[in-house]
Amino acid sequence: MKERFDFNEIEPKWQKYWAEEAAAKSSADASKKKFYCLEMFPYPSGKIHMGHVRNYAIGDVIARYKRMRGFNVLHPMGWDAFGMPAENAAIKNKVHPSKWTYENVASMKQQLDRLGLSYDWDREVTTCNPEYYRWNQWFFLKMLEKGLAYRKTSFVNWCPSCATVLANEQVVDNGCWRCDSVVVQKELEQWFFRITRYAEELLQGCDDLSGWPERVAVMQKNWIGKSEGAEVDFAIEGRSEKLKIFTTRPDTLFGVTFMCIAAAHPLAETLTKDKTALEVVKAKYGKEDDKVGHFTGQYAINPLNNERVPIYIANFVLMEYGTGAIMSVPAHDQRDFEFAKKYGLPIKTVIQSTVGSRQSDESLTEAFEGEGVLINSGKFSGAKNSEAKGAIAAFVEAQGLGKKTIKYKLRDWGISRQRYWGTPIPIIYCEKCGAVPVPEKDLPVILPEAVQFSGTGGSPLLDIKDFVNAECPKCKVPARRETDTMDTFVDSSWYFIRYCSKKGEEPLNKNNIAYWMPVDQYIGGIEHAVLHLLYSRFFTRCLRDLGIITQSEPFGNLLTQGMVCKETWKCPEHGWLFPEEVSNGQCPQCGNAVDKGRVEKMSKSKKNVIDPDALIKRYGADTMRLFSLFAAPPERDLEWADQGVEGAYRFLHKIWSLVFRCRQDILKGKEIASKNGYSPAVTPLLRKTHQTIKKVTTDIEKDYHFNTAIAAMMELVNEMASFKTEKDEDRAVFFVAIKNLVLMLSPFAPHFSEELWLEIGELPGIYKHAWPEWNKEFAEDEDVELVVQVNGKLKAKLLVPAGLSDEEAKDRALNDAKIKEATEGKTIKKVIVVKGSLVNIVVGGGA
RNA sequence: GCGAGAGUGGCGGAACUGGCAGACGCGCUGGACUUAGGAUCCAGUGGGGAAACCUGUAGGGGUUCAACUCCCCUCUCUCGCACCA
Repeated sequence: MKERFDFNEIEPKWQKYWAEEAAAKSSADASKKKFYCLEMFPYPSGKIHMGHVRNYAIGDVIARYKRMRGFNVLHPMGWDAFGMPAENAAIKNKVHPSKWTYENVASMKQQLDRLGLSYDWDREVTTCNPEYYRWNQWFFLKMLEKGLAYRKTSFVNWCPSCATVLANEQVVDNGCWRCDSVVVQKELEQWFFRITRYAEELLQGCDDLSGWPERVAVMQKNWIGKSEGAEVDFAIEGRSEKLKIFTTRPDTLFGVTFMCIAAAHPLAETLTKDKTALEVVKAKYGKEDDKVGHFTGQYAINPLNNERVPIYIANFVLMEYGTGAIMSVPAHDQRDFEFAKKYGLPIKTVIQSTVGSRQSDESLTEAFEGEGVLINSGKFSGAKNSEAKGAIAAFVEAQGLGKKTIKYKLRDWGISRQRYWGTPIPIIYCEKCGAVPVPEKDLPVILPEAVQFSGTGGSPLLDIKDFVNAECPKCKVPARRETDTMDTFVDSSWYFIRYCSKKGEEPLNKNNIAYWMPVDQYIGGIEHAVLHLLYSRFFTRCLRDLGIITQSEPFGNLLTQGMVCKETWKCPEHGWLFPEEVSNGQCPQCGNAVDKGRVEKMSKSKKNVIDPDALIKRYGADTMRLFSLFAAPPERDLEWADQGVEGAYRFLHKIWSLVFRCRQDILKGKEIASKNGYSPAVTPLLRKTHQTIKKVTTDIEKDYHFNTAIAAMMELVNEMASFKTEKDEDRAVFFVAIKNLVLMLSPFAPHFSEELWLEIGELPGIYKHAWPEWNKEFAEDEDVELVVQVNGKLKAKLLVPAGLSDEEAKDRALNDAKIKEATEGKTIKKVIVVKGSLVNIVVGGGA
């Protein structure tokens, strides 16, 4: 045994061993309880970053731990391999996206293996492989049959920089989620997935996601954005068309004093003569700072009370939501109130608060949006507004004036992308037959390899004659193939189902899927709270309705790990600086003082990234894994500290040198311990060992709090370091302690643990060993510290035998010299005893 | 504005169901070994005080024998939603 552990030697050695032993391979086996542990697969950018290391370290500890607990664990990994960076690289470096991607996959796979991650590579998925994306195409055809995929012309979000459309979910603050360019609206013919058909089910399902962080479920609910209300038709004076509005407040119908329609509303052009004014409103569309309107000169008739109300065109009314027209009730809607005040429109109160004083319409300073009783509302006056909502809506419906309606903010998912590097949409356009699906037998539609990248945007597929020119599957005349490809979120919406079957197995084998699904633990970043996670829930339901899977929810438990952050440095003039550039707090360019910026998510642009490769070279994989798990609980952001890594390394070394120094004692101890069935005398170290097993086990089981689990192991090591092995019995205890420590450490630092496992005389393959159990009796202390307080303040600590009765504890406390002193001359009013831990003596003033 | 989460030493973070605040690590201080230490090991480390002791979990109030923990108010930060009718 070497005096210092050499990770460069032992880590590759055990990686080779695990590969040979097929340590991470798994097979469906109905006789075993399964555990499906999954981390979000990466985009193969070429290099892993700290976020990956953290994500995958968390997943690997869970997978290894569950294996030791006897579960049949599925722990796969793959590549989200389609997407734009490959095309950008092609344009920039003249490399084919395919070559670029596969080379990146190869090098990243090496990096992951170097971390000792226990993946079953027999199930590896690479989404740009035709054997994978053919199923995207197959799902598309199935969804087409069910009316879940359809084509329509619409205004779409267009990113000028990426030269492609974006789904609503991919637009963040009016910018492209990937490159931040300002998104513009463009009219295009697109393919859509009808996710709205599942809106209600997806919403309801949010309440069953008990294993998810609540905020993710809330974000999805917000995104689906359900609101219940009614559509009501208002007549337009002197015209035959009706003005259809949507409202969630039918109870305020009697309070309507004007109407507003969106500038893009189809009636806007016909209702106003003043086109300039219309343009002004249009220009301010969606501007939140102020409300701008234009009176059309036309009036609508309130169907409930026949009142005549003016129609405005207003910038704050959105065409995308509801009907693009609203009824305005300034007394009970703050937005309408502000608009009414600005344009001097009447305000009519129809709900009176049951508390507080009456206010006249004129004296209102803001809209009353609370609960109350209806007034000025015809036969509904006197009713509670909460009840009138339903009653008026029902009345409107019965009178044929409108109908009860439910609206969702969720839009259908536009999947067409004008890009090359994606799944071809299996459609052929025929002059006669229209859009014709490619027959199933012709799948996959292969993405052609030989393409030229102009670099001017637009899909290079348009120039590939062999691809574009196709024959209509129906009528066999020459036709044109669809050149748009699918959004890459389609790829990631079902990859976890593909993992259930190995390479070479039938990809959608129902038995495999039934056995492994759902994912028991999914781990990934919060940034996918709506996008990927919502699409996956939608896809799982589609697959359920196709009879492929029985469950509706793909992910039983979700852990959203925090970001890896680091401090930043910034020069007021020259921007972000690398930490090593900042010497004695000055900017290397101008010499001015630099600001120590905030702790921010690691990113190249902020110059605060740490390269995992360099750290692995310096400290090894086990240290990296250990530190990233120790520095913070998984769901919280982690602040990277180089010195912290050093600490993790020292911890491992401390254990190593303990074994190195005490090896003979340990081996002797093993011999003795094996004679008595590994149950040596109950000494403080044995108690500590069992307490540690208990603590580590419960910390992992409860919320995966690895940081406290590691801290507990550190405590055990500290105790072992000062342990003296004098008798053989001590040696036996020491052996039991080190054995259990190494077992518990093995999911965290697997290479290190395998090596020490050998050194303490065990057989290779610690990963197969059962997780240790603790003995309840041993885990309890013989003596406990009894805290004695006087009036709630700590006065003394007594060492007493465990299981002391309350009466005895009280006696001992009162007889303690310090306590006698503190209570002298005072009246003891009350004594509170907390079993086995604390006595509080309540005393009054002097005697 | 609405919703969620958070605020604890010089730093990252502990603390079960109300019961010793600061586990564990980093950093720092002192010591040992050493030609040397950025290696390793040992000890100390919330603040104030020579000490007894006092004080301390964003701030203020309350409940309780006892509050980081429960209740009320205020402040700050992070995230999500936001003219969605």
